[in-house]
Amino acid sequence: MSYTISEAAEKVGIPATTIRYYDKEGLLPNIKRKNGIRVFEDIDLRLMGLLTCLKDTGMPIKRIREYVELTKKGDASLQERYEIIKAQRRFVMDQIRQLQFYLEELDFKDWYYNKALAAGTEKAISFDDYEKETGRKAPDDPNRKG
Amino acid sequence: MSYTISEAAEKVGIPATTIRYYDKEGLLPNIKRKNGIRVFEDIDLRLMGLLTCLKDTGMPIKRIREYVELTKKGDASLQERYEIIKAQRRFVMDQIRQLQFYLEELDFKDWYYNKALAAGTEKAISFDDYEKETGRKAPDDPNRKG
DNA sequence: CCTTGACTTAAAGCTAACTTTAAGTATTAG
DNA sequence: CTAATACTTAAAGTTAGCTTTAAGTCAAGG
Repeated sequence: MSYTISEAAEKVGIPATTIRYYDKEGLLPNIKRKNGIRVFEDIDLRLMGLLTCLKDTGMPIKRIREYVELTKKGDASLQERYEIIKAQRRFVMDQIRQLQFYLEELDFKDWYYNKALAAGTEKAISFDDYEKETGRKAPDDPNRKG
Repeated sequence: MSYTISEAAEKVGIPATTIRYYDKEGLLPNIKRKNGIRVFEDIDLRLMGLLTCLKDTGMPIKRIREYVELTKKGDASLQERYEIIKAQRRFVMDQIRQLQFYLEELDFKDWYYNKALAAGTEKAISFDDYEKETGRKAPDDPNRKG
């Protein structure tokens, strides 16, 4: 299947203007043209899926371009591309861990406001109760160690 | 305990310049001054911990300021603050889910490059093998449904 | 007393990742 | 044939979140 830029935009969920920008930035190698107009194939859409993955997990466009450039070199760049993917994979795992940590902080705040709303006031909410009730340490407990 | 801005910066892991910027943006209400110089207390550091949580989970500074403003209103704003926290909590859970989805895409790529390096070439790697070997769908499998 | 270093401010500058604008070309429907 | 629509380009503009700069104040140590 072939697609115009607006069809591709619809499919991958990226505005056409942004796709042109990515193309200009060298993120979309070898997009075909017909009368100067871009023609997208399924393989291009699949690559854009990977670009979205890398971009949304925090890889800068510069680095994505490096990855795309390596891809053009074929099998000679397999190891280098593998290293990039492995690094990004570790990076994403770290992000998930970090978000889970922040989620605990928000869990505490959720508990806190629940308690405060029940009491009608946030004065005299005991941080110790959080541990007693949930078995978890209050993340911003003034008495927390470390 | 009291701290200078550079001690506070060290403690919370935010540059002093950025702390001044946050203060200017209204994210740090009622920081004490002594001869015009900011004096940080433990309670301020704890608030900065929450700010870091909100900021790093994607809340814009504008919105953080709204939250901080509400805090100043005391118990009258408990419900509103609770809504903000609940929304951010859901937002973080969505982010984690999204990252786990992207991680699967990277898991596939990891498998792919492993296989390609073993074979010496990425020509003729079967996407079907990924499902056979791991029981998972290849995220950018050209034959994938949906 | 004088220098050093930490602090102060307002304002300008920076970077990434778009987004918009302006001007033009090509295809299609009536 | 004409008008609408979809596309093209280069370049300027936007936004968030800092970061740097310039000019100055203040307290402590030698």
